[in-house]
Amino acid sequence: MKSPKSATKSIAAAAKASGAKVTLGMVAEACGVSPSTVSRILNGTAVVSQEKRDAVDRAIAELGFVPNPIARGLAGGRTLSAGVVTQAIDSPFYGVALRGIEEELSQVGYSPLFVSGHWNAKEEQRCIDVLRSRRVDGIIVLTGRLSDEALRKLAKEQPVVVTGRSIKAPGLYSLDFNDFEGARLATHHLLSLGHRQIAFIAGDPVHPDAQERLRGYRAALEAAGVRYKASLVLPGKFHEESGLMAVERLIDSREPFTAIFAANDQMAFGASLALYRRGLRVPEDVSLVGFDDLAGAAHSVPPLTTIHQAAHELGRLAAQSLLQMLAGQKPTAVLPEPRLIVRSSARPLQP
Amino acid sequence: MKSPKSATKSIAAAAKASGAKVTLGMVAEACGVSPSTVSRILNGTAVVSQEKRDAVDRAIAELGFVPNPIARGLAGGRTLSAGVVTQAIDSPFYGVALRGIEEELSQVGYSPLFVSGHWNAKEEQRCIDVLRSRRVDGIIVLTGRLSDEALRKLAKEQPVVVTGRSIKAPGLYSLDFNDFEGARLATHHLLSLGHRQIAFIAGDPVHPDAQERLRGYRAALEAAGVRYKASLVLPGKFHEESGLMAVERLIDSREPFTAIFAANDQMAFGASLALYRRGLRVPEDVSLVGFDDLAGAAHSVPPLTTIHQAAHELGRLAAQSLLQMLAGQKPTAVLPEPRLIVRSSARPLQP
DNA sequence: TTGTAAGCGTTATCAT
DNA sequence: ATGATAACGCTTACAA
Repeated sequence: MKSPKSATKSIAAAAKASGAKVTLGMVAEACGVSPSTVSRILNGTAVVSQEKRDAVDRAIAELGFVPNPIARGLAGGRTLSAGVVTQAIDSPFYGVALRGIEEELSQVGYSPLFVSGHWNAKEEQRCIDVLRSRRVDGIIVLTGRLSDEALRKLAKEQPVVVTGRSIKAPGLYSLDFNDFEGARLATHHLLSLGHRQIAFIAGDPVHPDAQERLRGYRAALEAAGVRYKASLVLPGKFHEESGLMAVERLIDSREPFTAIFAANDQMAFGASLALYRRGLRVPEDVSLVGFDDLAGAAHSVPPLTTIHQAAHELGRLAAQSLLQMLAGQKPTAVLPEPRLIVRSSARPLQP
Repeated sequence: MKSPKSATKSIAAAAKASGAKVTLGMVAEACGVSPSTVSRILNGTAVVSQEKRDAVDRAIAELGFVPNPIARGLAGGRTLSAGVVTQAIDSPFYGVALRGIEEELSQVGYSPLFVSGHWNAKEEQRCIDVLRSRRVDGIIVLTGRLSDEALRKLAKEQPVVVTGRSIKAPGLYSLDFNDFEGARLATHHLLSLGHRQIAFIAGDPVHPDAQERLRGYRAALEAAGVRYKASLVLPGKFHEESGLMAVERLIDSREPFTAIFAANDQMAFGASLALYRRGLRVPEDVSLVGFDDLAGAAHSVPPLTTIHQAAHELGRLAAQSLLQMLAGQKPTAVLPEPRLIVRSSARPLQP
């Protein structure tokens, strides 16, 4: 019982036996150095002699020491956690992005703190407050309703990455989708298949993406010399039920159509069901194109032709960008362009 | 500038102007009481005179003070956060449960900390370590692979709620699904519709739920006097693709069948697609029943008859139970029994 | 009922 | 290169 090693061992044994948490101080004591030294080794804050470094590393391993992020946070340093404002934790679209964020963050020891704003600026603000009070090192906002102004203000306190809009400010990085191009692509696909009477199920116009997608639809029509008809544009709310009702209204209106472009997959699913109920087959009677390429789109009946949005990539890039800002670098990531995924729900117009 | 109120106001103004965080100490100072008094009011730890209580409340409101959970946690008390071990943050089934947890927790000021174990005991253990290092007040484990033993050990440190199994231990509360009954219900439904050749797409047998659902299928068959045929049972992996492949194999095997019961909705969707590809219609040629009642089941084509699992309720109850344990009470919540949801994917066997 | 003071586990700022 | 020592913002004995 004379070597430092066995001393460490006995402390380890004691710690384990008592079930007590091992602290940085205990590690320091175990190898006869000051807490500061241990801290420096942990954080690489300063140069420490190889000798002590080894001793500390060993003690950490033997004691099973895990730094306490809570204390770290209090002491003014990092909390190693990033706040993520999403709209609903169970969103089929953003869920994939959350996974991407989690993957990227956990690789470097960061933990995401997810909070849901439910498409409501007030709730989002509350989310932000929760995150701030928890002292997150940075915040990712997935396409919220918060004003650009609020975001800019927030970015003065800590790094912020926001998706779904383009906005430049110090400490703020934005990752924008090209909704316009995606919608243009989808509409163009239907047009190239010979369709001319293409209904559009729009998203809630309070979402900028909904407006952009409508713009893309109109642009494609115009480019093809097809007249825009307001009666072919149905309001929707981005969920299945609204897609279903939109198609019911459309059919009831007796406005002729041969294809439908829904501003997202969920509404496309609803539209598909409405058509089925009315005895209309997809794609034999009506062609259908969605937007988002949700996980379920590939296995719906029929598999849905849609616009792929790189949600997983979005999450990864958002996290990477935040990490870069935290490291004092300037992020440069750009979202991949939307791609048309041709499956089986749209086909050439039969003469 | 003589009344206490205006003094408070000026401090508030200063705080806002400087953008500095308002601390409990500042609140105390602003109304001339000690920090402990403010703390006591905040936590209801002791009786405080109405007079001071009012003053402090006002100061809190005026200064916009928000307690710092980090410091709270360090100070030995609660962190007001609960760890949630899920399998994948974007799981269509558990996502709904996560939402339930979040709702319930946030109502009382708790924040969930979500970590994903990816159906892997080792990763789950790492998740647990992360949660412990973050000093969560309690942990919810959604149907993981962790051994009962590991859970019991964990429960000695802090309250634990686990779903998907039945296990009794101090500090541990379990919320179990009745998978057996659900599967029995589904199979019985098909049986009562006149089907006798009912294929079963099983889940991965390493999941206890998969085994239970197989048991339920067999029990229903037996009760109806229908002989169990191993060739009608196809292995699956709980995801769409495996359901699709199972049906392809089934059809190729030339084993006659008139109905399919899939051990979860995702496999049912895959099965549906396989049938579609082979020119078999649901429900005209083959009846199909799923399990889980995912969000998409109601809007699939045709809408899927399935067993409703109360995922959202599961989340809420798990959170409530944890909160009760945290409050020193004994939880009593029990999951609702599975229910058959009749939609359009199964119909009477045509003679 | 209220205040004082000692932590909680870490990092940061000085010295040395 | 290393070690005291003071924060960080709050809770909680212990006093009064």
